[in-house]
Amino acid sequence: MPRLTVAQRRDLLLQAAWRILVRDGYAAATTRAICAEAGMKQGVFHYCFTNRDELLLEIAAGLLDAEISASIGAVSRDGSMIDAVNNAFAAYWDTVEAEPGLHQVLYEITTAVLRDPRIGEIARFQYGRYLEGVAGSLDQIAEIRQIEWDVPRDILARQVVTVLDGLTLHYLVDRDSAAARAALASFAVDFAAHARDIPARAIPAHAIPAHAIPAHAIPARDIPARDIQACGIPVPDIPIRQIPEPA
Amino acid sequence: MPRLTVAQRRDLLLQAAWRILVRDGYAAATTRAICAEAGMKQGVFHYCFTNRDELLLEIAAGLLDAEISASIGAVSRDGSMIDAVNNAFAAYWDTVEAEPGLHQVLYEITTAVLRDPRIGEIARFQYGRYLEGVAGSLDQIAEIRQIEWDVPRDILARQVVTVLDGLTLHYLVDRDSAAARAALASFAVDFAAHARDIPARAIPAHAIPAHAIPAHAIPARDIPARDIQACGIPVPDIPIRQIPEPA
DNA sequence: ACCCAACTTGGTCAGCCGACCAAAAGTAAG
DNA sequence: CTTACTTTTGGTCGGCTGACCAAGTTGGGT
Repeated sequence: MPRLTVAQRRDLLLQAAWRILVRDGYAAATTRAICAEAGMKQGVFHYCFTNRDELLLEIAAGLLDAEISASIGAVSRDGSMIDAVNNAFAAYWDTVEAEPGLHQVLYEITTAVLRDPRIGEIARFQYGRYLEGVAGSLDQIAEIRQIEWDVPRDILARQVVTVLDGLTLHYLVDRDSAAARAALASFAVDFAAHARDIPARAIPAHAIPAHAIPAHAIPARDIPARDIQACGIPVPDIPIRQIPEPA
Repeated sequence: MPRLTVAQRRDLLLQAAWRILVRDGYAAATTRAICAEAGMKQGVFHYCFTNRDELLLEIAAGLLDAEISASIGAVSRDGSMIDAVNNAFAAYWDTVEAEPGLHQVLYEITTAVLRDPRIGEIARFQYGRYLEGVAGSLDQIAEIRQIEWDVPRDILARQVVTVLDGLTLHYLVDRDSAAARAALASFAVDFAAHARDIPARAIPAHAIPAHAIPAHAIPARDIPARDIQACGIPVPDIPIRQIPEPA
């Protein structure tokens, strides 16, 4: 009833839609439900948006960013690599447990969008950005902690996204927080193991003998010789040191 | 038109529904579409099923099993551990690339079912079975290859499920087969690193000094007892075997 | 031959959906 | 005040959905 501009109403409708999506899911976000949530008559809807799709598109393209970005938390300079990775993961995971509905609707939107060839691009685009964001975080971690990843960053980024996504999905189903956190912690150990210290004096790449380069060229089946030494990593130092030299 | 028993029609309808689900998705599986696919009149539907839900339930509870079970392939006794894990994963992955629609509808059904408190149990149940199956495979691998996992099997199983699920979801979005396989291969390396040879004479856990325990005590307060000893990572086996008997 | 139970058919029903629109109500400029 | 405009209202439209049912059809047992 109060007189508002189109822009204001669009905004209110978007917010209302977002609330419904998170609370009641993708299927519940009808034009009528959205208008009711925003306290408007249904007729208003097509005065502010030409399509229902137009609204959903704007949500998918816009709000998702704000909600999801910075999913990976800050990286500490000190402490063990495992803790650093673990804390970064935990920052994401806290958002999952704090707002499961939000993440649930992301999967719903994703699957819904995948069926629609017209807007399937959106899912691809969002996932691409997601991937880039994580890859950026990996670079950041590498710089802050002066390490290199022993797997190409894009592959590692995909692994991280995979883990966070898969774990979230599983959590939405069984809500087993303890199991999820345990698995996440174990993944953190695995990922931390991909960090290799950068030697103090950097050795120019061409100076490294070919046989020293871990052969983890990306490709499919011939599994990279992820150098098993480098992979060993968080080896508890004390016992190892106690091993007597072989005669 | 041909005269059939109720049981026969139920069967045909289930098959038709399954075809539609895989081909056109969850939302397309209306009673009319299913009957059309089965070449029947729509009125027949409620003569064979009381509900649309009854049919979907039967599908979710029944057919999924057949399609999904044995997702993890056989394990070879020979070759490297990495290859063994990789091959097991590849067996699953081939099904993903062969029938993306099938896996896509599984996510749709999962998310749809999660919104319905009445039948949300189904998703939980299916995921539980999934988890058990993978855990069983892990046991099988451990036995065949005479190794132990340095992470509790249930946690490791969750990690495997997480990886396969997350990777599948990502693949459904961007269809990047090469990237997916590369990530999968990298995961295979990670998982293989959790295998520890069973020493001829096992060293009892209590014999390991406490200070040898790495301090990455998995975060979240209530993390289950992922036995921290066991967690102590992929120490290259040779040196371990060389540990002299305690005096 | 009959009959009854099982099956089939075509149609109907209420409900929800997205979309649309004519007309009323308000508002600002001239 | 009048005009030109934006916004608001209430209602309608066609389409699709799950569900239902009364009347017809068929075929096996008696």
